[in-house]
Amino acid sequence: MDNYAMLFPTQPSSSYHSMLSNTTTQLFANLSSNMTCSNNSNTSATKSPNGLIFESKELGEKASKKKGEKKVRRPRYAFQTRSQVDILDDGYRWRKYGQKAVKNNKFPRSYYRCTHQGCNVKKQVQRLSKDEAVVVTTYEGMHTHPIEKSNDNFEHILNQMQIYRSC
DNA sequence: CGGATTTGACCAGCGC
DNA sequence: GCGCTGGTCAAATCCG
Repeated sequence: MDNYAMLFPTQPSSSYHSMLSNTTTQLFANLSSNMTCSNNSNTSATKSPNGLIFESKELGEKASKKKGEKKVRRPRYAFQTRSQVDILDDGYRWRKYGQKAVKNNKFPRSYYRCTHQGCNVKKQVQRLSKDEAVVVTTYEGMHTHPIEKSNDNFEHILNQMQIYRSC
């Protein structure tokens, strides 16, 4: 884990879920390509007046790296969205490979991997026990292949979500 | 029948 | 070193 960004949407709209149902990952992929920031600060969190939180955390690189190429820093981007369902069909195909209960949340965290060969993008979905309407989706890596689904309403999501960047 | 999910085991990092 | 915790594996199972 190197650094990740937590992005909070603004007020959820009534049509928010339906729009999220198709094109969220495209948004994430786009963000990942845009947010190529690599500040080396340990932890920086900013709270905007309307309650949105952006957090960027640098957890440091593993000291013991094999042959020095395996532990490349892979940026992670975490989104916190309001959704009724954990699985947001975002246009990519994800294969679930694990589920684990984390300590502070009573809801388990699910681990997904992109099914496209050679595309090692991972994501984890976690629901907050404090506010079970909030789902945190953490993306790791970037897709090396085009999206599978059409995503014509991708712009709407961008308008719905407030995106905060650290640099 | 093929691909996705489930689920316990396994493992690695970290703090004590 | 040991145990806790989070991340991954993989065999069994499910489902279209």
